[in-house]
Amino acid sequence: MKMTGGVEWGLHCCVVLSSATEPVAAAKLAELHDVSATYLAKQLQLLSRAGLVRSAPGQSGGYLLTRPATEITVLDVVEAIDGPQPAFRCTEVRQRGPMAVPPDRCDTPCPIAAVMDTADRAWRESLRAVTIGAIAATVAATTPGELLDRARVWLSA
Amino acid sequence: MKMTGGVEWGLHCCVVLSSATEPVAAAKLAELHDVSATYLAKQLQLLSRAGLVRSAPGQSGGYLLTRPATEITVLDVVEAIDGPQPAFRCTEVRQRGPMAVPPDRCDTPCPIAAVMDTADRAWRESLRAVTIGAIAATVAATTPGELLDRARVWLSA
DNA sequence: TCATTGCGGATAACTTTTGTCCGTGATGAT
DNA sequence: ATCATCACGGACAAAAGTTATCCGCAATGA
Ligand code: FES
Ligand code: FES
Repeated sequence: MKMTGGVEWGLHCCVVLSSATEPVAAAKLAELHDVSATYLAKQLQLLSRAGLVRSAPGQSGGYLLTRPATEITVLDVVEAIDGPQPAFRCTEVRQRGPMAVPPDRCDTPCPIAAVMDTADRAWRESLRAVTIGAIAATVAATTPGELLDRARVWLSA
Repeated sequence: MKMTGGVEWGLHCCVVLSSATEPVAAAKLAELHDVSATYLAKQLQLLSRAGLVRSAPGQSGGYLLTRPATEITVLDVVEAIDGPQPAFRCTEVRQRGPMAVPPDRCDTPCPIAAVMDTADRAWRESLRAVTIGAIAATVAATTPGELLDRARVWLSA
Protein backbone atom coordinates (compact mmCIF):
# COMPACT_ATOMS: atom_id res chain seq x y z
CA MET A 1 0.00 0.00 0.00
CA LYS A 2 1.55 3.27 -1.04
CA MET A 3 -1.73 5.14 -1.10
CA THR A 4 -1.23 7.28 -4.18
CA GLY A 5 -3.59 10.10 -4.97
CA GLY A 6 -5.08 8.20 -7.90
CA VAL A 7 -6.98 6.01 -5.45
CA GLU A 8 -9.42 8.77 -4.64
CA TRP A 9 -10.06 9.32 -8.34
CA GLY A 10 -10.52 5.63 -9.07
CA LEU A 11 -12.93 5.17 -6.20
CA HIS A 12 -15.03 8.15 -7.21
CA CYS A 13 -15.07 6.95 -10.83
CA CYS A 14 -16.30 3.53 -9.76
CA VAL A 15 -19.10 5.09 -7.75
CA VAL A 16 -20.12 7.17 -10.76
CA LEU A 17 -19.94 4.16 -13.05
CA SER A 18 -22.13 2.18 -10.68
CA SER A 19 -25.09 4.26 -11.81
CA ALA A 20 -24.32 4.25 -15.53
CA THR A 21 -26.01 2.11 -18.15
CA GLU A 22 -24.02 3.26 -21.19
CA PRO A 23 -20.21 3.35 -21.43
CA VAL A 24 -18.68 6.57 -20.07
CA ALA A 25 -15.59 7.98 -21.78
CA ALA A 26 -12.47 8.61 -19.72
CA ALA A 27 -12.46 12.25 -20.83
CA LYS A 28 -15.96 12.65 -19.45
CA LEU A 29 -15.02 11.21 -16.08
CA ALA A 30 -12.02 13.53 -15.98
CA GLU A 31 -14.11 16.60 -16.76
CA LEU A 32 -16.70 15.57 -14.19
CA HIS A 33 -14.08 15.47 -11.46
CA ASP A 34 -11.96 18.28 -12.91
CA VAL A 35 -8.74 16.30 -12.93
CA SER A 36 -6.03 15.61 -15.50
CA ALA A 37 -7.64 13.61 -18.33
CA THR A 38 -4.45 11.88 -19.43
CA TYR A 39 -3.49 10.86 -15.95
CA LEU A 40 -6.94 9.63 -15.04
CA ALA A 41 -6.83 7.54 -18.22
CA LYS A 42 -3.85 5.72 -16.76
CA GLN A 43 -5.68 4.89 -13.57
CA LEU A 44 -8.66 3.62 -15.52
CA GLN A 45 -6.35 1.39 -17.50
CA LEU A 46 -5.19 -0.09 -14.21
CA LEU A 47 -8.79 -0.78 -13.24
CA SER A 48 -9.29 -2.35 -16.64
CA ARG A 49 -6.29 -4.63 -16.26
CA ALA A 50 -7.55 -5.69 -12.85
CA GLY A 51 -10.84 -6.70 -14.46
CA LEU A 52 -12.95 -4.27 -12.47
CA VAL A 53 -14.11 -2.24 -15.44
CA ARG A 54 -14.71 -3.16 -19.04
CA SER A 55 -13.56 -0.83 -21.80
CA ALA A 56 -15.18 -0.30 -25.17
CA PRO A 57 -13.19 1.45 -27.89
CA GLY A 58 -14.67 3.35 -30.77
CA GLN A 59 -17.31 5.99 -30.96
CA SER A 60 -19.65 6.01 -28.00
CA GLY A 61 -17.14 3.80 -26.23
CA GLY A 62 -15.88 4.18 -22.71
CA TYR A 63 -15.89 2.36 -19.40
CA LEU A 64 -18.45 0.25 -17.60
CA LEU A 65 -18.28 -1.90 -14.49
CA THR A 66 -17.83 -5.60 -15.17
CA ARG A 67 -19.86 -6.71 -12.15
CA PRO A 68 -22.61 -5.30 -9.94
CA ALA A 69 -21.23 -2.54 -7.74
CA THR A 70 -22.19 -4.56 -4.68
CA GLU A 71 -19.62 -7.17 -5.72
CA ILE A 72 -16.71 -4.73 -5.99
CA THR A 73 -15.01 -3.91 -2.72
CA VAL A 74 -13.05 -0.79 -1.94
CA LEU A 75 -10.03 -3.03 -1.46
CA ASP A 76 -10.38 -4.26 -5.04
CA VAL A 77 -10.02 -0.73 -6.34
CA VAL A 78 -7.22 0.21 -3.96
CA GLU A 79 -5.18 -2.85 -4.88
CA ALA A 80 -5.83 -2.37 -8.57
CA ILE A 81 -4.37 1.13 -8.48
CA ASP A 82 -1.78 1.01 -5.72
CA GLY A 83 -0.74 -2.59 -6.12
CA PRO A 84 -1.02 -5.44 -3.63
CA GLN A 85 2.28 -4.86 -1.82
CA PRO A 86 1.96 -4.15 1.90
CA ALA A 87 2.99 -0.71 3.14
CA PHE A 88 5.74 -2.07 5.38
CA ARG A 89 8.66 -3.77 3.70
CA CYS A 90 10.88 -5.81 5.98
CA THR A 91 14.46 -5.57 4.78
CA GLU A 92 15.67 -8.24 7.21
CA VAL A 93 17.99 -5.99 9.15
CA ARG A 94 18.24 -8.72 11.75
CA GLN A 95 20.34 -10.74 9.30
CA ARG A 96 22.92 -7.97 9.01
CA GLY A 97 25.67 -6.58 11.18
CA PRO A 98 27.99 -8.22 13.70
CA MET A 99 25.14 -9.69 15.76
CA ALA A 100 23.25 -11.02 12.74
CA VAL A 101 20.96 -13.89 13.60
CA PRO A 102 21.94 -16.81 11.34
CA PRO A 103 19.68 -17.38 8.31
CA ASP A 104 18.80 -20.91 9.43
CA ARG A 105 17.17 -19.40 12.50
CA CYS A 106 15.14 -17.07 10.32
CA ASP A 107 12.55 -19.60 9.24
CA THR A 108 10.02 -17.66 11.29
CA PRO A 109 9.41 -14.05 10.32
CA CYS A 110 10.78 -11.24 12.47
CA PRO A 111 8.27 -10.45 15.24
CA ILE A 112 8.28 -6.81 14.17
CA ALA A 113 7.39 -7.73 10.61
CA ALA A 114 4.66 -9.99 11.97
CA VAL A 115 3.07 -7.12 13.86
CA MET A 116 3.14 -4.89 10.81
CA ASP A 117 1.68 -7.67 8.73
CA THR A 118 -1.18 -8.18 11.17
CA ALA A 119 -1.96 -4.47 11.06
CA ASP A 120 -1.85 -4.51 7.26
CA ARG A 121 -4.31 -7.39 7.26
CA ALA A 122 -6.67 -5.50 9.56
CA TRP A 123 -6.50 -2.53 7.21
CA ARG A 124 -7.27 -4.61 4.15
CA GLU A 125 -10.04 -6.47 5.94
CA SER A 126 -11.63 -3.16 6.80
CA LEU A 127 -11.53 -2.07 3.15
CA ARG A 128 -12.79 -5.43 1.95
CA ALA A 129 -15.90 -5.06 4.12
CA VAL A 130 -17.26 -2.13 2.10
CA THR A 131 -18.43 -2.31 -1.48
CA ILE A 132 -18.76 0.38 -4.12
CA GLY A 133 -22.48 -0.37 -4.07
CA ALA A 134 -22.68 0.45 -0.38
CA ILE A 135 -20.93 3.77 -0.94
CA ALA A 136 -23.21 4.58 -3.86
CA ALA A 137 -26.20 3.82 -1.65
CA THR A 138 -24.89 6.22 0.98
CA VAL A 139 -24.43 9.09 -1.45
CA ALA A 140 -27.86 8.37 -2.94
CA ALA A 141 -29.37 8.58 0.51
CA THR A 142 -27.61 11.76 1.54
CA THR A 143 -27.84 13.91 -1.59
CA PRO A 144 -31.05 15.48 -2.89
CA GLY A 145 -32.58 13.56 -5.79
CA GLU A 146 -32.50 16.62 -7.98
CA LEU A 147 -28.71 16.72 -7.92
CA LEU A 148 -28.49 13.02 -8.74
CA ASP A 149 -30.78 13.50 -11.73
CA ARG A 150 -28.77 16.43 -13.05
CA ALA A 151 -25.63 14.34 -12.77
CA ARG A 152 -27.19 11.47 -14.68
CA VAL A 153 -28.30 13.82 -17.43
CA TRP A 154 -24.89 15.46 -17.63
CA LEU A 155 -23.21 12.06 -17.94
CA SER A 156 -25.23 10.99 -20.97
CA ALA A 157 -25.09 14.42 -22.61
CA MET B 1 1.04 6.64 7.23
CA LYS B 2 3.68 6.75 4.54
CA MET B 3 5.59 3.82 5.98
CA THR B 4 9.15 4.93 5.36
CA GLY B 5 12.02 2.49 5.70
CA GLY B 6 13.28 4.16 8.84
CA VAL B 7 10.39 2.61 10.76
CA GLU B 8 12.01 -0.81 10.68
CA TRP B 9 15.24 0.67 12.02
CA GLY B 10 13.51 2.61 14.75
CA LEU B 11 11.53 -0.39 15.90
CA HIS B 12 14.58 -2.65 16.02
CA CYS B 13 16.51 0.03 17.90
CA CYS B 14 13.77 0.32 20.51
CA VAL B 15 13.77 -3.44 21.03
CA VAL B 16 17.53 -3.38 21.50
CA LEU B 17 17.31 -0.43 23.89
CA SER B 18 14.66 -2.24 25.93
CA SER B 19 17.37 -4.54 27.26
CA ALA B 20 20.00 -1.90 27.89
CA THR B 21 20.93 -0.40 31.24
CA GLU B 22 23.57 2.08 30.05
CA PRO B 23 23.10 4.63 27.24
CA VAL B 24 23.86 3.24 23.77
CA ALA B 25 25.48 5.53 21.20
CA ALA B 26 23.76 6.04 17.85
CA ALA B 27 26.89 4.90 16.05
CA LYS B 28 26.76 1.63 17.95
CA LEU B 29 23.15 0.99 17.04
CA ALA B 30 24.00 1.73 13.42
CA GLU B 31 26.92 -0.69 13.40
CA LEU B 32 24.83 -3.33 15.10
CA HIS B 33 22.24 -3.18 12.34
CA ASP B 34 24.72 -2.35 9.57
CA VAL B 35 22.87 0.73 8.38
CA SER B 36 23.86 4.31 7.60
CA ALA B 37 24.99 5.90 10.88
CA THR B 38 24.14 9.46 9.90
CA TYR B 39 20.69 8.59 8.66
CA LEU B 40 19.87 6.43 11.67
CA ALA B 41 20.90 9.38 13.83
CA LYS B 42 18.10 11.36 12.21
CA GLN B 43 15.50 8.73 13.06
CA LEU B 44 16.72 8.56 16.63
CA GLN B 45 16.36 12.31 16.89
CA LEU B 46 12.73 11.88 15.85
CA LEU B 47 12.23 9.33 18.60
CA SER B 48 13.89 11.75 21.00
CA ARG B 49 11.60 14.63 20.01
CA ALA B 50 8.59 12.34 20.46
CA GLY B 51 9.75 11.65 24.00
CA LEU B 52 10.21 7.92 23.50
CA VAL B 53 13.94 7.89 24.11
CA ARG B 54 16.17 10.01 26.26
CA SER B 55 19.52 11.21 24.93
CA ALA B 56 22.69 11.83 26.90
CA PRO B 57 25.53 13.79 25.26
CA GLY B 58 29.16 13.54 26.17
CA GLN B 59 31.44 10.60 26.61
CA SER B 60 29.61 7.37 27.41
CA GLY B 61 26.46 9.13 26.28
CA GLY B 62 23.80 7.75 23.95
CA TYR B 63 20.16 6.74 23.98
CA LEU B 64 17.93 5.10 26.54
CA LEU B 65 14.18 4.49 26.68
CA THR B 66 12.27 7.01 28.76
CA ARG B 67 9.67 4.49 29.94
CA PRO B 68 9.39 0.76 30.44
CA ALA B 69 9.26 -1.03 27.07
CA THR B 70 5.86 -2.41 28.01
CA GLU B 71 4.50 1.13 27.97
CA ILE B 72 5.73 1.96 24.46
CA THR B 73 3.49 0.77 21.66
CA VAL B 74 4.55 0.02 18.12
CA LEU B 75 2.21 2.80 17.04
CA ASP B 76 4.15 5.27 19.18
CA VAL B 77 7.32 4.50 17.25
CA VAL B 78 5.63 4.46 13.85
CA GLU B 79 3.98 7.82 14.43
CA ALA B 80 7.17 9.32 15.83
CA ILE B 81 9.06 8.46 12.66
CA ASP B 82 6.44 8.60 9.92
CA GLY B 83 4.24 11.29 11.39
CA PRO B 84 0.61 11.05 12.45
CA GLN B 85 -0.96 11.85 9.07
CA PRO B 86 -3.22 9.13 7.65
CA ALA B 87 -2.13 7.39 4.46
CA PHE B 88 -5.15 8.50 2.48
CA ARG B 89 -5.54 12.19 1.82
CA CYS B 90 -8.96 13.27 0.62
CA THR B 91 -8.57 16.17 -1.80
CA GLU B 92 -12.32 16.83 -1.95
CA VAL B 93 -12.73 16.05 -5.62
CA ARG B 94 -16.45 16.03 -5.04
CA GLN B 95 -16.33 19.81 -4.67
CA ARG B 96 -14.81 20.25 -8.11
CA GLY B 97 -16.02 20.01 -11.68
CA PRO B 98 -19.39 20.83 -13.28
CA MET B 99 -21.32 18.54 -10.94
CA ALA B 100 -19.61 19.76 -7.79
CA VAL B 101 -21.65 19.22 -4.67
CA PRO B 102 -22.05 22.62 -2.97
CA PRO B 103 -19.75 23.28 0.01
CA ASP B 104 -22.67 23.80 2.37
CA ARG B 105 -23.69 20.19 1.75
CA CYS B 106 -20.16 19.03 2.60
CA ASP B 107 -20.53 19.27 6.34
CA THR B 108 -20.34 15.48 6.46
CA PRO B 109 -17.18 13.86 5.11
CA CYS B 110 -17.22 12.08 1.77
CA PRO B 111 -18.31 8.45 2.32
CA ILE B 112 -15.18 7.28 0.53
CA ALA B 113 -12.96 9.26 2.86
CA ALA B 114 -14.94 7.86 5.78
CA VAL B 115 -14.20 4.29 4.70
CA MET B 116 -10.50 5.03 4.32
CA ASP B 117 -10.49 6.70 7.71
CA THR B 118 -12.11 3.69 9.36
CA ALA B 119 -9.50 1.41 7.82
CA ASP B 120 -6.73 3.71 8.98
CA ARG B 121 -8.14 3.57 12.49
CA ALA B 122 -8.21 -0.23 12.41
CA TRP B 123 -4.59 -0.22 11.29
CA ARG B 124 -3.50 2.09 14.08
CA GLU B 125 -5.53 0.20 16.65
CA SER B 126 -3.75 -2.96 15.64
CA LEU B 127 -0.36 -1.32 16.10
CA ARG B 128 -1.37 0.22 19.40
CA ALA B 129 -2.19 -3.22 20.79
CA VAL B 130 1.45 -4.37 20.73
CA THR B 131 4.22 -2.97 22.88
CA ILE B 132 7.96 -2.97 22.38
CA GLY B 133 8.14 -5.03 25.55
CA ALA B 134 5.94 -7.73 24.05
CA ILE B 135 8.17 -7.90 20.97
CA ALA B 136 11.28 -8.08 23.12
CA ALA B 137 9.69 -10.92 25.07
CA THR B 138 9.03 -12.79 21.85
CA VAL B 139 12.60 -12.50 20.61
CA ALA B 140 13.87 -13.48 24.06
CA ALA B 141 11.71 -16.59 23.95
CA THR B 142 12.65 -17.61 20.44
CA THR B 143 16.39 -17.00 20.35
CA PRO B 144 18.95 -19.11 22.22
CA GLY B 145 20.17 -17.46 25.41
CA GLU B 146 23.74 -17.66 24.26
CA LEU B 147 23.06 -15.31 21.37
CA LEU B 148 21.30 -12.85 23.64
CA ASP B 149 24.26 -12.82 26.01
CA ARG B 150 26.73 -12.24 23.21
CA ALA B 151 24.63 -9.30 22.02
CA ARG B 152 24.52 -7.78 25.48
CA VAL B 153 28.27 -8.08 25.81
CA TRP B 154 28.83 -6.57 22.37
CA LEU B 155 26.61 -3.62 23.22
CA SER B 156 28.54 -2.63 26.33
CA ALA B 157 31.95 -3.30 24.73
C1' DT C 1 -14.45 5.62 -44.54
C1' DC C 2 -13.49 8.12 -40.60
C1' DA C 3 -13.81 10.38 -36.29
C1' DT C 4 -13.77 8.59 -31.61
C1' DT C 5 -11.98 6.03 -28.07
C1' DG C 6 -8.92 3.01 -25.25
C1' DC C 7 -3.97 1.07 -24.94
C1' DG C 8 0.88 1.28 -24.08
C1' DG C 9 5.37 3.28 -24.03
C1' DA C 10 8.49 7.17 -23.63
C1' DT C 11 9.33 11.22 -21.35
C1' DA C 12 9.58 15.06 -18.11
C1' DA C 13 8.36 17.87 -13.90
C1' DC C 14 7.81 17.48 -9.32
C1' DT C 15 7.88 15.62 -4.57
C1' DT C 16 9.43 12.57 -1.14
C1' DT C 17 12.66 9.58 0.71
C1' DT C 18 17.27 8.55 1.73
C1' DG C 19 21.67 9.84 2.90
C1' DT C 20 25.84 12.99 3.81
C1' DC C 21 28.27 16.77 5.93
C1' DC C 22 29.57 20.15 9.12
C1' DG C 23 29.31 23.45 12.93
C1' DT C 24 27.53 23.87 17.69
C1' DG C 25 26.95 22.76 22.34
C1' DA C 26 26.83 19.60 26.22
C1' DT C 27 29.01 16.01 29.07
C1' DG C 28 32.17 13.29 31.46
C1' DA C 29 36.95 11.27 31.60
C1' DT C 30 41.75 12.63 32.20
C1' DA D 1 40.98 22.92 32.75
C1' DT D 2 41.32 20.28 28.69
C1' DC D 3 39.89 17.20 25.48
C1' DA D 4 37.69 13.52 23.12
C1' DT D 5 33.00 11.92 22.62
C1' DC D 6 28.50 12.40 21.71
C1' DA D 7 23.65 14.41 20.38
C1' DC D 8 21.54 18.15 17.82
C1' DG D 9 20.08 20.76 13.89
C1' DG D 10 20.36 22.73 9.42
C1' DA D 11 21.93 22.72 4.75
C1' DC D 12 22.72 20.05 1.08
C1' DA D 13 22.78 16.23 -2.57
C1' DA D 14 21.49 11.80 -4.58
C1' DA D 15 17.95 8.43 -5.52
C1' DA D 16 13.38 6.90 -5.90
C1' DG D 17 8.61 7.49 -6.56
C1' DT D 18 4.68 10.40 -7.97
C1' DT D 19 2.08 12.94 -11.08
C1' DA D 20 1.36 14.38 -15.57
C1' DT D 21 1.90 14.91 -20.72
C1' DC D 22 2.38 13.31 -25.40
C1' DC D 23 2.39 10.29 -29.31
C1' DG D 24 1.55 6.39 -32.40
C1' DC D 25 -1.31 2.33 -32.65
C1' DA D 26 -5.41 -0.58 -32.83
C1' DA D 27 -10.23 -1.24 -32.41
C1' DT D 28 -14.96 0.15 -32.88
C1' DG D 29 -19.22 1.98 -34.42
C1' DA D 30 -21.48 5.97 -36.86
S1 FES E 1 14.16 -7.75 10.28
FE1 FES E 1 12.64 -6.66 9.17
S2 FES E 1 11.24 -6.14 10.73
FE2 FES E 1 12.76 -7.24 11.87
S1 FES F 1 -13.98 13.78 -2.11
FE1 FES F 1 -12.17 12.94 -1.23
S2 FES F 1 -12.72 10.84 -1.01
FE2 FES F 1 -14.58 11.69 -1.88
